[in-house]
Amino acid sequence: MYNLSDLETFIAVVENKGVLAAAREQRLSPATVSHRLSKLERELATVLVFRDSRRVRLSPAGEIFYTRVGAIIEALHDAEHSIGARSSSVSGLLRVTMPPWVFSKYVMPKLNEFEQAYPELKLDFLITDHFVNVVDDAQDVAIRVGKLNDSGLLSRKIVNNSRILCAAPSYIEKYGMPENLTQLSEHYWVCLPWQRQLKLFDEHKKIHTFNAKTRFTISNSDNMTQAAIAGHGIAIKSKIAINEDLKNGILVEVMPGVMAQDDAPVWFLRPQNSLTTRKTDVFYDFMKSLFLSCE
Amino acid sequence: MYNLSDLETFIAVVENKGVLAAAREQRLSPATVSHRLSKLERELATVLVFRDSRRVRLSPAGEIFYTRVGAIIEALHDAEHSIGARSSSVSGLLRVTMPPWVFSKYVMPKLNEFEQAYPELKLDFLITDHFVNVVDDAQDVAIRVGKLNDSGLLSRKIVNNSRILCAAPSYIEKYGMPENLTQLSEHYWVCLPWQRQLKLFDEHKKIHTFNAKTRFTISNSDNMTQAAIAGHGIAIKSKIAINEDLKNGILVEVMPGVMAQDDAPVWFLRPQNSLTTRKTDVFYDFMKSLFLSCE
DNA sequence: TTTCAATGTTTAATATTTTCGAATGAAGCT
DNA sequence: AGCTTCATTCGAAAATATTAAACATTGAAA
Repeated sequence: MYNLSDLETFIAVVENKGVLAAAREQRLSPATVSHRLSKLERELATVLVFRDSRRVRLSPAGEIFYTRVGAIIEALHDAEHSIGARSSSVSGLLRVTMPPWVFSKYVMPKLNEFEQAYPELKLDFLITDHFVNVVDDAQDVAIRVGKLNDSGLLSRKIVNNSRILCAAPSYIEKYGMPENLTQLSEHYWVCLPWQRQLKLFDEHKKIHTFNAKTRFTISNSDNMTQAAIAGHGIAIKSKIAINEDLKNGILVEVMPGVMAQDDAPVWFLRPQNSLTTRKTDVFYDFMKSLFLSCE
Repeated sequence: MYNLSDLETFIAVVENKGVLAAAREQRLSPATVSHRLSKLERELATVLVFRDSRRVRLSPAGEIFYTRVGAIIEALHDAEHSIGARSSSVSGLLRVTMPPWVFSKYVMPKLNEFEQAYPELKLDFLITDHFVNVVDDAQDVAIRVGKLNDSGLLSRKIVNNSRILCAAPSYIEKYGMPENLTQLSEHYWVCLPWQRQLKLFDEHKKIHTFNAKTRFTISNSDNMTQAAIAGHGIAIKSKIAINEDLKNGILVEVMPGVMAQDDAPVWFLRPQNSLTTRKTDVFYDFMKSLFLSCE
């Protein structure tokens, strides 16, 4: 039967695109690599790599096997780590999706530190505000803000957060600071497309629903903040997305406490049935650390 | 570095609760098994099994490692199979959830054949009509009927199907066969709890919503069919769940074509990121074969 | 066309690992 | 204490892995 080392050698051959290069990487003689590879193929009774003396390329079966075995070896390292064995480094690819403001305001500034701590871990960011259908396609982690819909994912709360209304001082100066719902409903809004229906408390804490009056909607939360700062209207924002802008006076809060559904924690989501948890755990710790100051 | 065979021996020791028994199962000498085990522990620098001369028991680390490695070995066999290598049998555990009527009417009668074809595959059935939160907890496969909510699962359609209204002849005799919506709304219904709101076409194909008049609801589709057969009222049923009862005259269809949302195909769902697909593939083929005659 | 350089494979000797029977030890049962 | 049942250790033998060196193939340069 073939060995783990045979599998690892196969991976190395694929990733280094050659027997010689793989041998160098693994500190083995080319003969060994060649031997291991042919043993693997013999025992699987399947050709994994076509090789002529000049090039090496994967067979269709090899393609599939490479993907699978890569994940398996990774899962094994992960299992080793989970029992405290080996000081194996975190490596591989982690696919993460999150809203733009989380990325630009919290992740980006500290990304260097993360890269230095885990140099062998590659990150694929899918940055979008769209809430549905994001994790479907093989994402490892999703950062979500607000109420979770029940999605069969494991969720961990990263930080509490609430949504507030805000606007630029210049806008307020021009249109006045609203004092009640009637006035508020006359104002212009800067919204994400799916935020147009608003649920707000009146002075008796009764919930009113109305549609926001908009000149435009923007489907990216960062750009929408820019629009609010530029004075285009009142915006619904996560508190921790604009706390600095509030402090600097670039934005001011409008009618505090008026939002009916203002609870919008930041969540960390991942599929439950993954064989590898180390990468996601490490990334969770990183995300958690970014929001520590927001508690 | 340790080997695949070391891992497999470890698994065998755990599952046979002893070195000697494991050696017998693997057709090795006890000395070899002992060697392999200690090599594995040495290289992981972790104690996996506490052993005195009488018994063997897993350490906490061993417990974790056992679970992980089991899944990994299985994933590896699966990978081998996926490239057409080896004639490795399908083994392990498959957790399936499905509605009662699918199980009792379609799966049960053919279960023997499946067991004979894949004697090493254990099945865990979670039989329930409840639609939400079922796949959350480590289910491998879910059989669902009706519209799918977007859940991040891979879906394959097993068979087309529609929902119809039906009742027992004895019930119709007593209360009359309804001819229009007004009459229908006066009838008694036998429902699942979440079916009480009905959307029905009137004679102009306009959709009307009303709440079913019920004497009771039952949260199990099989028992609810029994209630309908016993003459307790009109029921909404999947056509393929009661086709035989219709043929035998135990149930009769009521106002064909009146249901507004009658499309209710049977779906096969599974998580996308599983490392093992062979088990689920095999089970999909089985499920598909059960409904062939319904096409 | 010939030659060279780069790459992969084979061969056969060498080194390492694995295996097993037998001996040893440890613990429960009578 | 004596017997039985397991697991481990030992040492020799068997199996497997590794390597250098020779060989083969091919693309490109001369």
